[in-house]
Amino acid sequence: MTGTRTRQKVEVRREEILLAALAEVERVGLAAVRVSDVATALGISTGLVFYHFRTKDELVADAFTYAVERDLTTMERAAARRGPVLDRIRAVLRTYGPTGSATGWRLWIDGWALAQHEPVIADHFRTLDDRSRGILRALVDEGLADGSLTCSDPGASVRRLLALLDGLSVAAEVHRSVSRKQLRTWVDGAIETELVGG
Amino acid sequence: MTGTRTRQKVEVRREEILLAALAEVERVGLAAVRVSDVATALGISTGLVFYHFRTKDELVADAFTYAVERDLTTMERAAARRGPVLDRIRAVLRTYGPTGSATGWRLWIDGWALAQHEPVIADHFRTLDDRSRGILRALVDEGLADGSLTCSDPGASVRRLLALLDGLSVAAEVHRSVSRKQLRTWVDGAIETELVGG
DNA sequence: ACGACAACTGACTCGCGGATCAATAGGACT
DNA sequence: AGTCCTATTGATCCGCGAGTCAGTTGTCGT
Repeated sequence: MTGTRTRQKVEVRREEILLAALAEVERVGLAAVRVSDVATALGISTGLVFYHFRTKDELVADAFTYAVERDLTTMERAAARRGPVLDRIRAVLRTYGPTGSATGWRLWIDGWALAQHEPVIADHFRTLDDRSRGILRALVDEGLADGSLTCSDPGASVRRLLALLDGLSVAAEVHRSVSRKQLRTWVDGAIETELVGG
Repeated sequence: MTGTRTRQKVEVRREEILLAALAEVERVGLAAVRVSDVATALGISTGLVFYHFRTKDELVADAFTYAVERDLTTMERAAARRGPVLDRIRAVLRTYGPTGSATGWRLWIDGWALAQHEPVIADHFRTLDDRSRGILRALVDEGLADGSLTCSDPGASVRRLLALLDGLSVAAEVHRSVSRKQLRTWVDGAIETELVGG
């Protein structure tokens, strides 16, 4: 985890810092991250962080952009795999949330809170929401075309599936009333009733 | 909104402050609330706030307890009304979230984030989750008994319904991809498929 | 009408963490 | 083997907001 002591060129350092910032947010939460934490996690000075990012808020915002983009590409890759649409839909929903990692939802949940008061962050979430809906929607349409799926209102189904996943993730992460395993079972079940049954 | 200038006895002031704190959290968000904000909102000194609450964290925690309890009683009242179970289930889910008010979800979403790092808050959410599930569960059991509902796994159905509601609320509040009206329609639809269909 | 206590004030302390900046060290290119 | 730019330091500034406290004022019982 301790970063390279050597001098790095801008592009590289920037990404290092972004990743460290994300890791730190996961660890202590958005509200509690300090610039000095990020710096010491990499073994660098706080000054250097401000050399790369004008302000702490900018760092956080950029870190979100980074996480959103990373997750979207993960989803897109899952969607582009070979195989029956239904399997790919399941795969996409399984990667949803930061890299599908168990702890990754911490970031999203913290982010929702922040988004309510920081329009910049809210925009990132809208992007994430729009594009992930787009990815799923394309898959559903494909399934409708090849006759493997049935669905009267694809747009609504996609929204409901994503919402269920969000809600179950909160139950798993915050309330701890649902296990990750149960979550998957239920999401798969919902996919079935939304896109296969009627 | 400006509070009574006069002297109040402990019990009264305490509640005033709690309410003001909740209002302030709604307005600016959990991360940004300042004790002085709460004080000035009531037209009192910051010192007085600390006279009633040892620390800011304690104030916030107590405010959460208050909000949770308030919402649970609202739900319980909705559950206790006369009429067919199905209607009462709909009513309960409609009051869910702070007093069912449109803006109330801000508090819960902020709270989820906080709960991830403050065990005290996490406990409150577990209480909220457990008890609201209990309320719904009792209604479902009643419906099963009188034959008006059909459901193979009531516990699971209740959890899924609550999760869907949480997720849709995030979509409405954060992503703004779902209207309140649509949210209700979809929740009602889910009630139908979970508890009536099969 | 006077204690006496409980509610309340407001000015103060203090530490924390974001931001700054002059000075320094690496390394690429000539 | 020096020049010049760029990444990096670390000491320092500064404001903000939590928490304190000595003193003030309302109110209730007697």
